[in-house]
Amino acid sequence: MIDLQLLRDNPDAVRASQAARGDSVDLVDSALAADAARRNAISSFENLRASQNAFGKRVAAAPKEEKQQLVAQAQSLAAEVKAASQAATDAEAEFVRLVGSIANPILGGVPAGGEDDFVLLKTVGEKPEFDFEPRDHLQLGELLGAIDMGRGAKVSGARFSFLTGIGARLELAIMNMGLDRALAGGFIPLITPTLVKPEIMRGTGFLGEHSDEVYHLPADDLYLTGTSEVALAGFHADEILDLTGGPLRYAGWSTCYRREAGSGGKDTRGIIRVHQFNKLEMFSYVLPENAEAEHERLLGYQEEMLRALGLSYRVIDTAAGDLGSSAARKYDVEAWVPTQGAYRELTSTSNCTTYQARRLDIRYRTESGKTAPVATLNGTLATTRWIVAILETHQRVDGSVVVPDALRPYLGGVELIEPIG
RNA sequence: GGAGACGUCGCAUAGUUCGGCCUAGUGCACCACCCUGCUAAGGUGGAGAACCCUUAAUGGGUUCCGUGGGUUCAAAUCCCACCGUCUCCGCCA
Repeated sequence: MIDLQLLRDNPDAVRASQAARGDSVDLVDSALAADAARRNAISSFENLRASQNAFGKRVAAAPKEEKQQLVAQAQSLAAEVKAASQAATDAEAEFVRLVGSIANPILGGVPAGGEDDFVLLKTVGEKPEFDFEPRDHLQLGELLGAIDMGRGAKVSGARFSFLTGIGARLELAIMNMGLDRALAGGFIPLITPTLVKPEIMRGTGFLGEHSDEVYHLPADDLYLTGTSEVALAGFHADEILDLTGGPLRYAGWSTCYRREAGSGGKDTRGIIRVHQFNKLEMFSYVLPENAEAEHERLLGYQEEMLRALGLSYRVIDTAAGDLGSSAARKYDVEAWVPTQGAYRELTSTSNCTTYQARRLDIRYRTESGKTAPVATLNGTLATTRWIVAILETHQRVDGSVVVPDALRPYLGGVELIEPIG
């Protein structure tokens, strides 16, 4: 939910953001009209209600013989109140529907346009050079006994995998390395529920246009989360937070489920894009004025992870049209994947400013004692997909893979992963 | 899954019998001030959330007693459904 004050005082800013995203600009005017209609409806209802309340007191205080007559009068008033109340409820619902579909206004500097219109912020590390034909991550995974797609498909269908042996250990190692770094950064670890209620899913913005990306369990009306961001944001829903001691930072560890409904035949090979994977997610609740600094901080943790793992990567400032509706800015860190000759997203960090918090009703107390929405930010710290970049980047001619120094402690000291007999 | 008890503005509670004196009382904690020569005790006052109108500050109104419906002129209070907590029983990886 956007800031109503901004919508009323500076609708042009919202219009500009909508345009940059390629979203409807007219929506802004519909929302403004609905806001006016809603306020009118509320006022008439409240005035009627006030008279009804006053009248009710007269009825209560009246002597018995007059009561009959007063009650008769009150009945017509009650009918009016009921109608006005319904009108106000309807107007409110329409307003919420319209305002709720306006995306978070983008921050200054976010490029307009779609997926290809990102701004490249930096490129770090040397792309690996091979004097042999490099194998892709699935070839390596099979050679090393790390990935079994065939059995994944047998048990669960396409885009499911088994991580086997060293593959399973590799995933846990990456996740644990991320967790240790998160702990060092003051993040509180959380193992989160992966089934959540509709209102939490909606509050985090995942039931909007991309709701077909989400698994739903109709028997229980619960949703499988595609990221622990959902549970992490819902964690403090409807609360007034005390941020005087600094931001609240959490690291959520969870399995993530995605239908990949829109991704057709893309990335069908290997574990780049699968229905189920694990992820360690950072999540921060901060004062609005600290949101942009926190965003840089989250990006910093992500870059440190990739650097420690010896990966070559670039950082992009995602274009407006490629942002989720809750995000006002998003940085992706993309690792170089040699066999694809391309950078592929390993992490993503979004600054949701106060948008998500407003919808989830997460507030703090200002110095004047009023409540105001906090800002929320999220960012990936580790996922299953990292295995792809690690295997491909550190492979050798015989199919073995050198384990980056930083990861060795998490693999019981293993320095080299070798093909199995 | 079955039976029962419970859910009140930070915490703890009163109020639900029998709908209207509830504009939801009280205690603790909290804030300001006063008093007392010390961090104790006491006194006075303040103080919940959301929304609407109004203003320079302000002031006024409406809603909120787990959630959503219903009955009624009027609901914390009566009815229904749902959610949650606890106790017991059953079932189960």
